[in-house]
Amino acid sequence: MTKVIQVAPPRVFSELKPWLQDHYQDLPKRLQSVAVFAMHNPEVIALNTVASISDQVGVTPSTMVRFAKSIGYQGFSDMQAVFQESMRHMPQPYAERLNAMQRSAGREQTVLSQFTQAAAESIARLEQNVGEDALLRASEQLAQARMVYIAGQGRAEPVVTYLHYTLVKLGVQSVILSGMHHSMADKARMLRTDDVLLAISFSPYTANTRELVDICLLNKTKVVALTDSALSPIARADDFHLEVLEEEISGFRGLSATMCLALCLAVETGRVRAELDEKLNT
Amino acid sequence: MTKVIQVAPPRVFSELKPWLQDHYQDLPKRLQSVAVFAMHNPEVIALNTVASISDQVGVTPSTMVRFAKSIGYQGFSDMQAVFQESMRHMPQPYAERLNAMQRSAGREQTVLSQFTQAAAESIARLEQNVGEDALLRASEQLAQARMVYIAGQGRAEPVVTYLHYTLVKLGVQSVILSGMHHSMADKARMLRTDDVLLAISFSPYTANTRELVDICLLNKTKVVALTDSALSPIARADDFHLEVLEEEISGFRGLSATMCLALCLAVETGRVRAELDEKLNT
DNA sequence: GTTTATTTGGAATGAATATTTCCTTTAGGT
DNA sequence: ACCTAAAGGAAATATTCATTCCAAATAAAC
Repeated sequence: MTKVIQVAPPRVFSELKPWLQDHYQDLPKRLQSVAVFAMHNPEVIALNTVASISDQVGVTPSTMVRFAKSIGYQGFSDMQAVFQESMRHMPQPYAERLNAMQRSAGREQTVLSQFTQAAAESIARLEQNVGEDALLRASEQLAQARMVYIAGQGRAEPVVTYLHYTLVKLGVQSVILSGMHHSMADKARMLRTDDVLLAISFSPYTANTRELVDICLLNKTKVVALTDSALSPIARADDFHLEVLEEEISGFRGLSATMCLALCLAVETGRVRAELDEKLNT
Repeated sequence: MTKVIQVAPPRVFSELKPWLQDHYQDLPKRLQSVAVFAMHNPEVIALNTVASISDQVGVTPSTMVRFAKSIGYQGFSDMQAVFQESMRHMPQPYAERLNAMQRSAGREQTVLSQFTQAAAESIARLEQNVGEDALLRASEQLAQARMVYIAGQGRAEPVVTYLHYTLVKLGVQSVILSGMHHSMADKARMLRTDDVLLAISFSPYTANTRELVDICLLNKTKVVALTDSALSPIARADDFHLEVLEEEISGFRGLSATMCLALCLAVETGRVRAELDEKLNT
């Protein structure tokens, strides 16, 4: 018989969380899978049936029941009730939200709510301002490249890292140019006409990145730019550029919308690249 | 036989609402009761059984089924699925936005809208799930540190870069540990008890970061963790950790919410640090 | 290497639940 | 007041679903 915890199980979701944290290590393998899934997708547990959930987790229905029992619940349904209860209160029925807003409206909003709001607005604007076609054209350029060189400094550097990471994972050859300790001239020599420079730069535009773009334009090397304004010095009429403007909160600009756009660009590039490879093989 | 509407019933909640408004007058008395109740308590419809709901409304179970069928659904369960779906995207303030998206995009969602939606949801969840106090406590730890060592690999690396960039700009001494080409033992030797390790790691958790955290816990060095689940091996009961979970779209997880949280953490740390410095000077 | 205890998957079971059917009630028209 | 048609309620039925049980697989102990 499976060991069953005798003490009363958590009746609210917020208590269940630390419980799993404590006992996670001692759980059997499959039960661990369930635990991770449950913490990541509580709403799926709340809404779906055992069969459908166990399918998504990749275990058998019995394992779901065992999981619930191992925590101390009478069965799966008993545990599900706790997840459901947590859902009822989660989306605070407006009243609470408005209260919070008003409370903070007069005085100061919490740091978190200020920045999340700014991020959400930036993302909303991103969706409106960036055309699907612009994204597609930029992706096509990158997909056709022999090699993608990525450049960017300062606040753009995390974006560079992320793009490189994602592109590589998608099978698109790319190198971080800003990481290399070469002179600008050396870097320029590396770039061939069938390569593409992916330049990321925000105001105040760093001289280095700007210079690289200029060199590429002279060499007739294609440039895809990710920047915060069409007026940016790295956005030229004849290249492919994407714009993303982050909302500013007391002098700080986030990167939420930028990261979102970066992911879109990478994924779309991967897709186009896969299409091209297929055509080549037939 | 009851009159049954032949056209396809609304598949999303936002379309169901106006439908009921239009047809409300033509509905039988009991069906009107159900309609009113359903619009006022959608989450009850989503979560409970026919018997329990009909009880709350004050009608018989059969009436619930009739109601669903009169709209055009196959049965109650079919209708319930629509109510459940509407709950998944609840994390409220952006619910309207999401609905609008569904309506305008209609059939085919663009890559961009898919990812912006995922990002917006992740950020909404972030705001609900992270407590202001947790953020403050983590910030205090970082602010009191002699030196902040930042570690993280893979998908976490952009976050590391960003945190380092922002903290330095805010006058908080910090170093990127993952960037150094030292052995784990050397890195461990660097950490003193008045330092703090800021560890960022997402599933699948990399062994390196995990190891570092373990060493720090042995050395009694404080650890602040930024991760995607309370079950993460780098989130221990005795340290200060922040959770952020990114919505997944066809296998890809973004970094929008994570970056937002990172900025909050950095800014808050800067603020606390400034307060501490002031006290020291008086 | 063999034995013992855990863990896991899959079919069988039984409870819970939605749905249908049939009958009663109500309301509108002549 | 009577007839007809729609609406509503209650119980029977059919389906879905959670749960249990047992055998196979796996890991642990000797």
